[in-house]
Amino acid sequence: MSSHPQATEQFKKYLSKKNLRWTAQREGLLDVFLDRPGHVSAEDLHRQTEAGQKMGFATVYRTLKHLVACGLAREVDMGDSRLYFENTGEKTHHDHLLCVHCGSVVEFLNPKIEQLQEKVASRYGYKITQHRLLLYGVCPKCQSPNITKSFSRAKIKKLPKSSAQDSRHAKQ
Amino acid sequence: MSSHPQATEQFKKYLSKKNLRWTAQREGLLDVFLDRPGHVSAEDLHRQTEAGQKMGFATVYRTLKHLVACGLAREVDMGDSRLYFENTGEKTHHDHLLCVHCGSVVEFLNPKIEQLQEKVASRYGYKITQHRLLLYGVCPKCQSPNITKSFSRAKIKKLPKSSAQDSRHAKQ
DNA sequence: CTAACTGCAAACCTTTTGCATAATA
DNA sequence: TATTATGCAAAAGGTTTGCAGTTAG
Repeated sequence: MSSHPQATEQFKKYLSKKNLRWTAQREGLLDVFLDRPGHVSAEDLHRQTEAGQKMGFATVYRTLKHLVACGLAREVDMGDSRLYFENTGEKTHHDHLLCVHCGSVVEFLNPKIEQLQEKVASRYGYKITQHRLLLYGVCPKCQSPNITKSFSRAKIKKLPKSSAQDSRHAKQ
Repeated sequence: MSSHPQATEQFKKYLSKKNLRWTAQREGLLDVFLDRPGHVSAEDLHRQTEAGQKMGFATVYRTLKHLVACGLAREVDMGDSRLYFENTGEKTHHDHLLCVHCGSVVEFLNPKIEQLQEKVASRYGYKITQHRLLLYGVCPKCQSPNITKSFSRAKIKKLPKSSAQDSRHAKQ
């Protein structure tokens, strides 16, 4: 069956509760998704699942919606105009620190910042439902002088189509 | 001439330094941009400048790039897939608190949060160049019971095309 | 006069939708 | 068998680019 019995069960339960169906595509996408650490784009998922079976982009997006809806996936904003998803089981909420030069990503969680956000919101009478915090900077490696010269300003919005290797969103 | 002599000078200086030209379109867009408080989309700017003169979308985007490059405009991320811009002269850096129900926006600046961000970054050896903090929540008005029933979950990504009045990003 | 600018339309990219066909419960 | 899913291709939305004609310096 699946190499992710628990999550698979969760998904199946969600599907049957909503009168939706357990299909080969949904199973394939789920497995690929759960096996991929870090942040995955729809394109990545499409490429990887397509290797094993017929899989259209529409199905990728439609299935991802369900994964988010049943709590197995979380949508993350990496600052470009693409959607990324991550496995919620892998880790809990966190924010991102992104190197504008090499694209490496650090995940962090600062409870004090989280607290202060609540405080700010309540000062205005808002009830927070969600937040996004993204720090852009230059990582230690890219600060070293011999690399720095090629630096200039890297693009923050709009990346080129992600490469087949997708080094950008690998965990480090 | 212009109703914004200082910014106009700054832009002209930037242009001539780069061997670029001072044109009617650039002047028109600059004036509209500086007169609009809050967050403006390219679409808004296009609509408003077009009222006074011929103005293509391409020119709007191209000119906005220059305004950002010379420091007169700042790109802001409001969480949807549209680009917004704001006048840097109008106010300094701040973050946003956004009502997911009615779209109203509160701008805030919390020095402690800013500090903690630096701290987090330096813990990983990063030098911050920029950050984005966006809080989503329900504003006081939309929390009142008689409105709440129509609430459900509002869209966070993807808004409908902004209206002519663009109440969404007016200052409140 | 030459290089930069403009509008237009077409191209781009990512995501969504319509539809006829295929597959699940 | 009655629905729900799927793949495909086309549409959508916002932004960018190519190009032939226009204009600033």
